[in-house]
Amino acid sequence: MSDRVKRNERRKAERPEEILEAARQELAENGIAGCTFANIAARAGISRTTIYLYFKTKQDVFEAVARNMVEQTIDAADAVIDAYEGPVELLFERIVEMLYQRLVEGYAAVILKALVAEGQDHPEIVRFYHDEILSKGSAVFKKLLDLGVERGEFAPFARELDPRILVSPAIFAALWTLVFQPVSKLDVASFRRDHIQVMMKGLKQPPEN
Amino acid sequence: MSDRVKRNERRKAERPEEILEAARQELAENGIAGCTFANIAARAGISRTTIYLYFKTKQDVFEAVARNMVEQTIDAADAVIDAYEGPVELLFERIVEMLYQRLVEGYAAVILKALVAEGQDHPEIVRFYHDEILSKGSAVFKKLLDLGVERGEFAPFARELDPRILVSPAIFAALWTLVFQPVSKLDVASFRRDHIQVMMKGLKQPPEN
DNA sequence: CTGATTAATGACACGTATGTCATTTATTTT
DNA sequence: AAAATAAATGACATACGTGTCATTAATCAG
Repeated sequence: MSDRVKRNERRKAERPEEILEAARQELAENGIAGCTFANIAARAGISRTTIYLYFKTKQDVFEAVARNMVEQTIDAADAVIDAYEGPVELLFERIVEMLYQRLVEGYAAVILKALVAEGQDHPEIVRFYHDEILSKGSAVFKKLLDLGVERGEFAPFARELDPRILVSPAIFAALWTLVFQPVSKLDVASFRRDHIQVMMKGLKQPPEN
Repeated sequence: MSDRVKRNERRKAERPEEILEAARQELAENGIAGCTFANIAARAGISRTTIYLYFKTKQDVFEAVARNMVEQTIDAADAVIDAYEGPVELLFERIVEMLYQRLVEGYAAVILKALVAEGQDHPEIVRFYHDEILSKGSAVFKKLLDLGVERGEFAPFARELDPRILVSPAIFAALWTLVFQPVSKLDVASFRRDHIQVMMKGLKQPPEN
């Protein structure tokens, strides 16, 4: 055991990140109930009270985890949108696939779960999520719809559509996986194909004749 | 105060139902965290320990609440399906509207929330819900899809479609309302119209020419 | 090498929830 | 009306989670 970590080691700079990473893992594996300071500390290899040196309260930790995890996703989506130049249909497909990757296969759904479960007790986090994340997400899909209509790929009514309709199945898939994974697995790839197929058929401009 | 309830009154027969009703209200108003035996008892007007005379554990109460709330919904849906004889499109519309009523405007979503939040800790409830409720719900929509294809109203690919796609937006709306109600209200009626419109357009057999 | 700084810790105080059990008391039986 | 039954209760034991604070000990400055 020559490479064991020194006990009581001082690492002021690295600690916050380590704590957040531990919190995220704990959240993913043991859920919100298991996400206690004691568990986080144990996972991070520090003592429970050390966390208080870097975060005032448990809510601070949650908020930091949420912020951290989400900013990556938004940035990634924006990058794809801005770079893309092909037909809107394919862009839609790519964005939806990204959504599934992050949400269903990655662990972003954990935040979703936390919001549903404990949102009532943390109105500030709920507001943060709504204003910073979801509004931007909706805007992305709204832009997608407008673009599709402008180019004649989508039927005109798509302009008036609530863009959240488009992402609903992905949210559903993420939650289903979280909750019913042990009972019955969801074939994500197949589900995603169905999702895209129905939505695209529902949006497309019917061929003229 | 001549109509005040007698203290320590004995009502063996009525107690379980009263307890469940109190638990459901507490769940709806204060969330899972607030749904403690103390709160349930206070709301039901009995002492906390009385609950233990009728339910062994907290999980028993949860399961009973879930069972109770769901059986009504399934029965109602089945009744509508069996009675209906018109075009599938309208039947689909009616069923979706029922779903929104129960899930978004009623308090059935509370169970959804509980599943997402605490499912990890209650695998029996998760299994019960999957087997008894969701599978039946899926079957209903599957039947709807098959019927639509048989009658030529829906395109053939609808047979292969995962029926859960169709209900996803309703689930989304229910959760959105639960979580983001205070921050930004969802116009349920409008959202539901969009839901139905896109899905129907996505399913319909394109007119022949 | 010695003392100062402060990251890290363990002990403590507090609050809250669950579940058990002896006791109280409303209701029923005789 | 008195005794028996059992519904309802309050006190108790236990467990766990948060947050504070004095103490310990790793690191740095002189």
